[in-house]
Amino acid sequence: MTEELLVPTRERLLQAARELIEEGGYGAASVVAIAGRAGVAAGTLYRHFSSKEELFVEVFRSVCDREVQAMAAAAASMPASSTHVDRLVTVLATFARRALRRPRLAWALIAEPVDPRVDAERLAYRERYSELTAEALRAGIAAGELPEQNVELTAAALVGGCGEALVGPLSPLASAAPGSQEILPALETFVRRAVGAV
Amino acid sequence: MTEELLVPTRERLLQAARELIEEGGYGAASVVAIAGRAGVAAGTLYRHFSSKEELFVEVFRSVCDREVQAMAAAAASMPASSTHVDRLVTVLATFARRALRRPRLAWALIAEPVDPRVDAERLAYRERYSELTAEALRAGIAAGELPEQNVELTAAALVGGCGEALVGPLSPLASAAPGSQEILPALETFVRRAVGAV
DNA sequence: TTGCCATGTGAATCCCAATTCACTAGGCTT
DNA sequence: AAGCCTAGTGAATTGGGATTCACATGGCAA
Repeated sequence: MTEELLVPTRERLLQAARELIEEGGYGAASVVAIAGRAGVAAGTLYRHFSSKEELFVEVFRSVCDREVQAMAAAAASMPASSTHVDRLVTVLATFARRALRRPRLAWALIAEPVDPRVDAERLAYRERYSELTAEALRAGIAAGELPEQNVELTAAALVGGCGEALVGPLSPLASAAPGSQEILPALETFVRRAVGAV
Repeated sequence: MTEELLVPTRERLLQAARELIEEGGYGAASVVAIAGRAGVAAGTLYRHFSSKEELFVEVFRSVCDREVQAMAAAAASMPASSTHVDRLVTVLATFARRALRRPRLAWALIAEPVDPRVDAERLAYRERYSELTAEALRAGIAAGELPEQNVELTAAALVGGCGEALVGPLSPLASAAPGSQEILPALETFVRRAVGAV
């Protein structure tokens, strides 16, 4: 066990699970595989988590938190003069860009089936994504940049649409990157139109 | 076995599987449950299908075919004077309306995880949905009703967006129908804007 | 030194659903 | 009637992965 004395076992298990999920989805992340990659025996996992499910929930949370932070950070780092629409587009484009960079992980977070408890987490984060989007929409409407609309539905459709538009082409082991170059600008156009921006 | 002598066992198995999936997803559709509901023993399933997977693929196909037909029929039954945009909206609204009526089934068709072979079918039908949508888009563009755009991406985003916008609010045992009344019109607005219709 | 606790081990066990198979049972043909 | 085929049965088997548990090991406090 002269392995990673630097990183505590619990962390290594979480990281191993994250990597395995990213590479091959939940199916590839068996207890034996996770423990193996972390450099410990299967039983050790249960010294740190009461079940595999609990570990998954924690992985899910940490990854989603990172995504939410990245989106919020992207919006926050824009010049103060930016329009609300530009901010919204940036948030969604950030979501899309990061998903494209890690398609398997994105698929796992957005749609891949899992145990109910993990699924509940998914729901919660879907909410947060939508909420981020909805806030931007409301600001845009208040500022007169956007027309009145059903904010919740538009937000959900945008988040879902971006997700599926990306996951669809890229999820099933699709080749390298058919055209990530074209995808992002086209998606931006889509978003601008969908929200009713001039 | 004086049961449904009217319907052959094979059909009854398919129907039982469809119903179970609609009620509780793939997880609820075990071989024993399917056979039980069809009024036969588990082993009998294998007299008619080489595996559970094969049965699922067939269920999946028949349900999706019905959906595609319904969407095409809705468009075909419109007055000849209808605009291409109206046809597109009708196709997607039909999709949405039917999905809302059977949320669990829609979830199973759109996103619920399954065996790879069934997943392959999903991909194929997603293509067909997108293709239906893309055709309508192209017609609208050719007729000058819509601006130029990345047709494939817009189509995918619309199909995905409609799917997720519906599945999101309604998939996880959400209460009766929070507001299906508001959903459809809002979705129509979303679609019209997203494609760039005036 | 002794005892205790946290951590780790990994083979054995448990679980659960798919699948098999030896065995009816009814009908049709010769 | 005898042979054969299709459809059905359901207990037993399989298979794969999660979970348990009896057994180390090493540090640290009394």
